Amino acid sequence: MTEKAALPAAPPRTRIQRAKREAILEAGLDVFSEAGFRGATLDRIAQAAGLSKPNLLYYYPSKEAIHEALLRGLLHTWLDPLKALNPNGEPLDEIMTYVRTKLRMARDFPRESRLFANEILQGAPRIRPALEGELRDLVHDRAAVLKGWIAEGQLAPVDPVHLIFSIWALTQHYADFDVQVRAVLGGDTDPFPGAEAHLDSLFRRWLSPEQP
Amino acid sequence: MTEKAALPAAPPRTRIQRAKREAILEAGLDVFSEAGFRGATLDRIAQAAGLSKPNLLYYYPSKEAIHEALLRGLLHTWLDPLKALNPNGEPLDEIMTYVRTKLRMARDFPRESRLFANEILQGAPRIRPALEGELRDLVHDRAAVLKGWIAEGQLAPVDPVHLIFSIWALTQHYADFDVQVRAVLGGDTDPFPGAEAHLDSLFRRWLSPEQP
DNA sequence: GTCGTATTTGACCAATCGGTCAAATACAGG
DNA sequence: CCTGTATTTGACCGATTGGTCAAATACGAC
Repeated sequence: MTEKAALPAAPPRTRIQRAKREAILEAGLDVFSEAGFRGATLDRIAQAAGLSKPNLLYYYPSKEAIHEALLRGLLHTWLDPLKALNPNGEPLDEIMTYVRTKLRMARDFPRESRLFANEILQGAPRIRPALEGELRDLVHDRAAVLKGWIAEGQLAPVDPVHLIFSIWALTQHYADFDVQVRAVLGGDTDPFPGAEAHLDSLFRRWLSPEQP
Repeated sequence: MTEKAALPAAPPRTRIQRAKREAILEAGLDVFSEAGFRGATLDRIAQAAGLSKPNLLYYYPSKEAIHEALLRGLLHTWLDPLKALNPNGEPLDEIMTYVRTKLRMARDFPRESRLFANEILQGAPRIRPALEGELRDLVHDRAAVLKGWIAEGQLAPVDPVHLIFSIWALTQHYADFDVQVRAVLGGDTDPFPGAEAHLDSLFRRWLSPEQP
């Protein structure tokens, strides 16, 4: 004997569940990133996922649950490139790789970036703990690596934490403010080739250690 | 004989109208910047302004109208510092002044910054024309000035339009992502002194022309 | 005070929203 | 085919929301 409609908890069992859940997350990403949490409606998400509203709520118990699932998955994706920064690598190369990766994520996953930006803008009501925990710890860990490089004279002297903020700001700007960037450049210009060259030159000039 | 309740159109006549309208805009800024357009409710705005909802709608005919009035006023405030960039000034000083001004606006008017960010994030449905008109024109005009300075060797060679994007991104980040910045720095640290020193050093190193 | 206008409000409305429920339908294993 | 479970849906609900309206109240000029 089982309880009513016992929703599988952790890993979706049937392949139809996996498929529908994925479709819902995809649709949710579309709608949440475009309209924000309150601006998104279950009807729109359901329609985008090709489901009826009650059917959608059969897979996720609430609007909150969809949003939370998206954010949970997002944080890892977002932090991975910073984790990949290699303390034993060539300092400037490591940073340039990080910058390039983040810029490409802004280009290829703008919805994820905007979803994240929306959440932070509203005061991060749902992921504040993760920011003050995981994110904070990781940033300070990598900041220590940067500090070491600076001490060894392999990198120009900068505040490592603010350096990381700067990388985030400069790359995510091209996803979050895409409309503005394109409005200024003119509708038919792809901003990203220019942005990549620009940021490449910026960080190289800024961070190269002085020649003695 | 007058029509029903003829709302004064352009300049509010009585001083009570001026006061109430200002209170509404102030309250609207509070609520819209914190919750986004759809997340904001007339009831919350009315309460924050100390008015009843119908009374609020006596001064502004709709939620849209309040939002629009805020955005209209905002654009000028936002563009003024860029307008103030003086073609006859010392290049590096002019740019550093612009950066400092923008950073202080991020510190002193974070609600305005977030209101703007919200609008852009949602695809700028209400100010796209201004972006493609006024904003675009001003940016290209100032970019031409920067280009001149570069040609004269008074500034390191950079893409002037992307340079302006970079200034926006780096400064507004401290307003729009305030929660994240503070989470990483630790709750009781004021980010702005550090940010100012950081950006000062960044732009100075980056933009100083090479010594021949 | 009085009178015309500006201001304020309680009551109300239609639409939308997140979510429920019971009943219908698809489907898999025997 | 049968049976039990997983899936799907139309109808519905209470709460919230943006906005209306007619009536009440404050206010300024005379």
